[in-house]
Amino acid sequence: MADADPRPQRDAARTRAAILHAAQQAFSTKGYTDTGVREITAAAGVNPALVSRYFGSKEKLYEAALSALLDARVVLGFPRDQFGEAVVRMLLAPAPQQRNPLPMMLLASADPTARAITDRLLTELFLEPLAAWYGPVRGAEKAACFSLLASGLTLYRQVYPLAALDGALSDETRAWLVQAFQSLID
Amino acid sequence: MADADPRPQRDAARTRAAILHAAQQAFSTKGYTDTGVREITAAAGVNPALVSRYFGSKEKLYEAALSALLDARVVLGFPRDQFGEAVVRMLLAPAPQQRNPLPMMLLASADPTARAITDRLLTELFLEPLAAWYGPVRGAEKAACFSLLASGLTLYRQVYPLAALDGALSDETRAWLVQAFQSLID
DNA sequence: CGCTTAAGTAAACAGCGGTATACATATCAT
DNA sequence: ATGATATGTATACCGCTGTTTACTTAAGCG
Repeated sequence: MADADPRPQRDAARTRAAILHAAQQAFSTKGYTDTGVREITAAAGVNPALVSRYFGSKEKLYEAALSALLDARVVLGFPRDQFGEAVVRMLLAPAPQQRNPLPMMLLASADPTARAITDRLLTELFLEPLAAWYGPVRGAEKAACFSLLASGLTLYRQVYPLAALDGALSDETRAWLVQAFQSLID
Repeated sequence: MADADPRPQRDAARTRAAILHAAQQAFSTKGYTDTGVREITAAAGVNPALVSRYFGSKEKLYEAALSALLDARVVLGFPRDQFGEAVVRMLLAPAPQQRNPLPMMLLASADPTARAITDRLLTELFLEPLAAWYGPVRGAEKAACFSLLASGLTLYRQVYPLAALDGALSDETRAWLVQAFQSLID
């Protein structure tokens, strides 16, 4: 037998992280309203009451789960002359789905509370930095068009899988996507 | 005073239609799970029990509401050489929101039952006819890309309004959209 | 008119949701 | 070791949801 695990059985930080991770997974799959607190905590192997203890409420847990995932920096680092190619490669990568904030955002559009939170976080953490990156001329519109494309693609590949977009895309379709993203810059 | 309304106070067809209309409106705004039967029937001015009588269940009501809205023919009639322009004009029109099935579909992605219904109806009533219209070479992929663009645009204009896409778009952004749709054909 | 039937209502049921309370136990400094 | 405290659990509460049941009333035909 291996040595006993030296870590204590009770670890607040670890438990909190487990809940957060389970919440991201569940919210990304079933949305805000259709995900229950009992379901999240069962996946994390803990008691439902711990959501209130560590996050205050289901709503606050959602906010924490989404903001931990939203980060515009991945996109801002791409080279401008090959921006479309880089973005498409990222979006089409055999993605660790649980690390992609888009499904969560797309699925959370229904409930008013979740919608308000999502709207605020999307704007602050993603759209505004991206708009600044695009520059002063129509930067906000370009950022919105970027989100539009990325969300649509993610919607029909991860959230709502369409057979036609499953697996590897044809070269032509891939080129169409690259061109659409790139022409936002040129 | 005007003459009394000759229509009877009780009219099954009219009541059923009122429920259906209220359901389309509510589902398009708050999604499947977050819309209650009581809420729908209150908007229609009738008793909640009538949903069971006229549609069987909330789930069946959702199916009826969505399928009454889904119709690929509006797109199939557009001229191919000005397809992008026609589509964008349609999507950007000061739309009677309640007649657009897209918000309903986008918001219903969460609940498993609603998702299954939406998936089936979208494929049968829209994607397959559109794929046939595009033709045998990558028709299905093209139809999926069309949905991707249209859904993304609708998402950030009607479901999840972004300030940058509000109202009239700039000529450049509009041209970008037209080009994206048109290049699916050329 | 009278009376059968369709149309609509009111109320309750059973289940589930998020959350708060009261309780148990592992951890760690003293 | 031992007690104080952080950590985790069990359970109950209350409000809401879709649906069913029993009942009421309008419509329309003979």
